Amino acid sequence: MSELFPSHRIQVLLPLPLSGVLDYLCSDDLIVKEGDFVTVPLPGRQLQGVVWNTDVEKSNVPVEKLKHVIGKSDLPALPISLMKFVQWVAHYTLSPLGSVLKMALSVPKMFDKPKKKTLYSLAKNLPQKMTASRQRVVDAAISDMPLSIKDWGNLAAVSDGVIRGMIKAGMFKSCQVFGEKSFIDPDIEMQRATLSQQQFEASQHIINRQKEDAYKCILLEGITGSGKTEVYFEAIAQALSHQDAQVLVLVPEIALTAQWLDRFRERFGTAPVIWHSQMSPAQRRRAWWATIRGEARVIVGARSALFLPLKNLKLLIVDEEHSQTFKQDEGVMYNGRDMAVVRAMQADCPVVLASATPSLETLINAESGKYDWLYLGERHGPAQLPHMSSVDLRLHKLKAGSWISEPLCLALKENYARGEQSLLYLNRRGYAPLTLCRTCGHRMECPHCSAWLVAHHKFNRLECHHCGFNRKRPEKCPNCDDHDSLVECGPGVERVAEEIQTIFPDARLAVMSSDEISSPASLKLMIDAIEKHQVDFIIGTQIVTKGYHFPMLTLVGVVDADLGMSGADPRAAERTWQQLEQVAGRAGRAEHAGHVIFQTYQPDHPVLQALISGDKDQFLEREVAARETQNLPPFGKLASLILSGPDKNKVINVAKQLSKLAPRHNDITVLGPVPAPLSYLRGNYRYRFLVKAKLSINIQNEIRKWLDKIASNRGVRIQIDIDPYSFY
DNA sequence: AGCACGCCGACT
DNA sequence: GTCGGCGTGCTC
Repeated sequence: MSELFPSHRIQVLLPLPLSGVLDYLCSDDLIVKEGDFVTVPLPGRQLQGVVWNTDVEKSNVPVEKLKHVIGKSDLPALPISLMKFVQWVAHYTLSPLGSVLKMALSVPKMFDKPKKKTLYSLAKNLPQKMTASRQRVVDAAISDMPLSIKDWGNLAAVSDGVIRGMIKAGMFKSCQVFGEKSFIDPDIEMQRATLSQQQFEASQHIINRQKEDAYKCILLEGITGSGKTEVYFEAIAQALSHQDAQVLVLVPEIALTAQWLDRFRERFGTAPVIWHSQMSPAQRRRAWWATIRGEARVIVGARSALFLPLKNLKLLIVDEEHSQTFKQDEGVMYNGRDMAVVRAMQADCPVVLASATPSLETLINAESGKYDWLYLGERHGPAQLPHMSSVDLRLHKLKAGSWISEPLCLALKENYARGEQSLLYLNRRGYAPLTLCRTCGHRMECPHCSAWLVAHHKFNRLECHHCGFNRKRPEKCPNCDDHDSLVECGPGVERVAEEIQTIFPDARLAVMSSDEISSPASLKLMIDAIEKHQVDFIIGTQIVTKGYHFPMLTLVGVVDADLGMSGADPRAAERTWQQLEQVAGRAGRAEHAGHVIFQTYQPDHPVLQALISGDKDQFLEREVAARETQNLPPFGKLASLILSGPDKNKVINVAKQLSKLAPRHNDITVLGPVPAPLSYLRGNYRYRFLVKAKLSINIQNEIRKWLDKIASNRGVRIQIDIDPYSFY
């Protein structure tokens, strides 16, 4: 068929880990433009790809090799803005272009026709016998709009059976519809918030920037409860007043945003479109189609929502911008917060970075004037911040098997006696981080990683938190077979909960960790119980730092404030500070300030000093200075290279080769190779290089040139992480 | 990502 | 002799 017409050459990008496009012949009668979805042949199969280039000037691929495009999909074309973004991310992260496209097309059944559905509307004449329930259905009908059986049932508050019976009796007429239910547009007038003067000014600032139709990054800083959300809700409302405008809100963990969604619904009368990786294929499909058709007006999602086919992005919000969760540490390694800034830049719209504890990078950019800086609440002077103090564990020694010091215990008792809620924070899941044999000293370790197995009493298992390996808790030592010789060392939240229950036998506890909270529903249940004061003690991991406000909570005990401050990670101090500041922010209510107690072996550590004195500026200045002298981001560029493979010698060999060929340049420093902090992970040995460079250096090009120099390295994977966050 | 090609061990 | 294991390499 296609041979009847002359053809021209086009380039198609496929969602495969290929570094570039593939050339195909396109019959001249098939009109394709950039962004169109086409079906192309690949040996043994057919695949859907995106037309990347229709105007091919030069190409190395001889015509004889080219195959014909099979057909064009009637899907709307991928927006050019998304193609630009995909290109940019691939280049920046040194990832294959096709891999990045794959992230944008990770929508199962994307190309399927929407399922056919049968909808029903009331028949004009209703001769059949009526019952009370049937009358309710007739009365409930608002318009002629056809509805599904389920919707009729909900509308009239009757069971499906009633509707089915009425259909059988001929009281409905049916029609077949393609496609899924569309999303309801947010109503920008639904319930305008009453803003304080400060909030009003902040929202006006964003609105004015929004009206400029140009890129600008705005830091919106404000402590928990200062009303950041209300401020950007008004900016969203303003953006939505433009026809077809779309707004994207990135949140760290969509599963934990039930409270946020409630507020959105109150403000705009409907739920936003939601996007995250745990959605069902049908839900994803519906959200993706609504986005590419422009029907989705406000989308709230995890970092992967950046790759949605937005047509007309007018405002981007990154909530809790400091969150580590925005960094993807697998596959295409990108930082959602940074890429959001790029996306906004490409879309010529403002991006708002909101946080109570902004990341150092963002603060530096705000201070230098690169970003606008909005502040809610009192930055200087005493606000109603909780009172903070530390317990020096060198003076107040912990009893064996106990993790609550005397002073903290006393404070908990007083608080409990007053009938107020307390929170114990420990960022460690499970019961104990280490199980060892008293007789032979054997440690229970993961067979696939260089890590200890964490004891979980809840599941009666030992679990590796890095690869998920788990086994039953053994009764005797697997090494020396001695019975009753295994001891559990160190605390996890389960163990702290056990201790609290021993101290307060009648108290009601809630353990908040990802082991206890598996779904938004179970989270909501727990939060409701806490808000209704059916809980006296909350024992929680990092999950409690995610922006909840518990109005009855007046005391926070940080079980181990030193956790996470060791190691060579240059971001450790900043991260610990953010975490502890966020936890501390849970304490107290409007009427009287709460109390926070840090248990620590190093009360003089700058992080704790900053928290207790409330002088965070001095601490941040120190951190900024440290970054500057070390040429770390944002003063310099940083990348990490992780070599991994099951054969340790092969990995070391490749590392040695790379070491010899490392770029030699005054403005580039290559550190390593050293065993990566997790030197054995999921059955792979890991070695790491760190590349530090001055800002003037194109670090991507240097790394590409470097890696091109080495011969094929079978059995060894090289992962490149630009701007690494986690050093594990 | 798939799929073919290819080179070694255990089978009717 | 062949069937099939999955390691390696290519896809316009």
